Amino acid sequence: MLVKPKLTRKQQIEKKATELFQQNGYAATSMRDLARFIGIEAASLYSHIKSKEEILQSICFRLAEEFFEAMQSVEEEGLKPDEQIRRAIVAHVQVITDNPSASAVFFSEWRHLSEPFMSDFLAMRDQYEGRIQQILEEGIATEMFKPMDTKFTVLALLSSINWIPSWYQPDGKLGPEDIARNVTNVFIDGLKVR
Amino acid sequence: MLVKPKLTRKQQIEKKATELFQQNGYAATSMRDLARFIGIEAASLYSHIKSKEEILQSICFRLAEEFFEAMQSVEEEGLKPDEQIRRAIVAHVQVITDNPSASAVFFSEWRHLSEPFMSDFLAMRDQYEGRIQQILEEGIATEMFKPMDTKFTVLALLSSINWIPSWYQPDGKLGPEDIARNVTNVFIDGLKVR
DNA sequence: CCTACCGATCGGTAGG
DNA sequence: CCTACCGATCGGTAGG
Repeated sequence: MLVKPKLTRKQQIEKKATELFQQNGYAATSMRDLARFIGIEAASLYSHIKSKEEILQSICFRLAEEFFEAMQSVEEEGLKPDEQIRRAIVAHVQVITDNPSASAVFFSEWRHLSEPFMSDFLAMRDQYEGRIQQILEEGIATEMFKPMDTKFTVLALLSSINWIPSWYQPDGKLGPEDIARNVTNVFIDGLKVR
Repeated sequence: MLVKPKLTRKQQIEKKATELFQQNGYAATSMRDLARFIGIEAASLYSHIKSKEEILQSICFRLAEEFFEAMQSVEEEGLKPDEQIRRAIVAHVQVITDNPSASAVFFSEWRHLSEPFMSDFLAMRDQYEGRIQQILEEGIATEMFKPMDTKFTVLALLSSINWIPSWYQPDGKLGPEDIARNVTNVFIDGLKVR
């Protein structure tokens, strides 16, 4: 038996907004659409949230936090580069499959953030990519990975993974572990010194 | 000396619309924005185009055609799977780097197409992915590639490449050939039997 | 290609 | 949480 989750109105609103933002995009989702799905009037939404953009901000920064926490705990394991990148991929995939709609919004709707939120967001993203790049560079320095354009590889790796929400089905035959294994299979085996 | 391209008004409109759709998204780009950049009144746009969506359709289906033509000429070379996938990647990257803005729109704004255009678009995309998957499967059958989830690998491969327009700079240090070589380096070396 | 304009819809507020 | 409403803006048309 599934436990029926008791969401506050605010949580209901954010959850449904996340789904609508994913499906139609932020700009093409109206507050009236959202209100209709919740079952209240559009004006009533504003008893729970300050603005449409505030919802987008919540989604983007909550996800950013989750990605950083996952990365943090991987780094604390003190693994060698090859195992560390593997664990980082698993952790990253896990965050996405745990939050498929929010991830999709995170990856493609951040450009609708106003300043200074957009700059903050991009700075966090750069920092995150830098930490992955760091792992690759340590791998090269210790001759576990072959020389490569690490910046490029990080982008290729992340874009592969970040595309997942566009096709991931929680009930599909590929679970989070299968996906992470597929990703590492394709990428790591191509990176390691032979 | 660069030859000054003489664009018709319609071409000017489509070009500027492509840039705006990429930057702000289709839904968040207004015809008044577009007109201002062209230097005419919004109403005057409609002497050259039928509707806002018609522009999006032009972009999406023109790109689809280019991808298919590129794929077609690769297939006609009659290469073995390993060399064929390499050539397919180069050709695909070339289409993207030749049309970075249009590609970005192609990859992320197609969901704003109305029916039946969206269904047509998705059918073409599925067919294209199927042809790449076919190459991978031939590679496995001939034992050039190791066994893998080919559907997944196609998605990972294409999403890596399709992310390119979001960071590609025509004047940057990475040219189309460098990008294609990087992609094949990462992917093919991970796919081949050793 | 412009002026003038249409009905529809947008995010959001006032006041209860 | 609702009714009533705001000013702004949307894609697009009529007529010249």
